[in-house]
Amino acid sequence: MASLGELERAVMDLLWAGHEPATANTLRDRLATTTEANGDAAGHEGKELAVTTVLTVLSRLEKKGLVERERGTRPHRYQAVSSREDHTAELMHEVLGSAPDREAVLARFIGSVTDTEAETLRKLLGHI
Amino acid sequence: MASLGELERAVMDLLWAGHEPATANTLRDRLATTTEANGDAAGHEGKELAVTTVLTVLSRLEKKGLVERERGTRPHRYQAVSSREDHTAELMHEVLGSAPDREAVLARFIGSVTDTEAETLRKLLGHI
DNA sequence: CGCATTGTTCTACACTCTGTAGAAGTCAAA
DNA sequence: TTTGACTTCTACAGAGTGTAGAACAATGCG
Repeated sequence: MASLGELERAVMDLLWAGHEPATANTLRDRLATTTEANGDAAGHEGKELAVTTVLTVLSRLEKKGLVERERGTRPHRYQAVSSREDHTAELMHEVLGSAPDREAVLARFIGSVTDTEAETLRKLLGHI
Repeated sequence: MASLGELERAVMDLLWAGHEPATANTLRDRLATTTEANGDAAGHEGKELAVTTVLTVLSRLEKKGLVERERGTRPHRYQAVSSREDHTAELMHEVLGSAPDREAVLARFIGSVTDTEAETLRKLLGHI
């Protein structure tokens, strides 16, 4: 279970960006300003959403296990369960695992990795 | 654009398994027998689907660019556009690219790779 | 050639997921 | 206790997916 909708993704991006836990209101404001002053580019929003909308999304993300909230404080504070990097790496593993011949997939994967990344990988594999 | 439904996935698996192009009827039969004699396990089907169902799914997969069909022959013959390995590797790249700090993701990724896989990677990176 | 058979496309519907938010309920401070 | 901030419930529309009947096309047989 993985895939996120556009807004869900945008919210996760915000949570991952500012590593502090954030309230629904904060997030709503940030959503409104994110990629502000972009003609349209790749960016998403620029629109004022209702707080309830953000809360709904946060609840769904919580249910998916991507977000957790501090219920103690009055405006609940939300934060990502794992870092973007961890999450992404985990996703990659999930994808990798979806094929029977993992080694073959890795071969193709490595085949189309940039030079820099190949270098990184070599380094990482070196001291294991 | 990536994610597949359960049935779509099952069909792709069949197309990837027997590398020959297959007809909708063949696929329907295979879907009925796939993981036959499984109490319920992880497997999917065991159910006789209508051929039209399979055709619909195939059309959708075609639209997604995952499948192509020979229109010449009377029972159209369908096949996967790219191998499971290529497809999966591409997906992995997509996921990797979804994070800003690819190197960091790779670090986490490598961190949780099996020994065998690490060995494979070393070999692959060696002769690049 | 006309018809039966086999195969393909169109249309449709139910269900889930996602975006979106109002209505209703809760809690704490003044 | 009333009010204002906050949360939860409920709802709905639109996309994607599973599922298939109805309608349309081609192809071989008599």
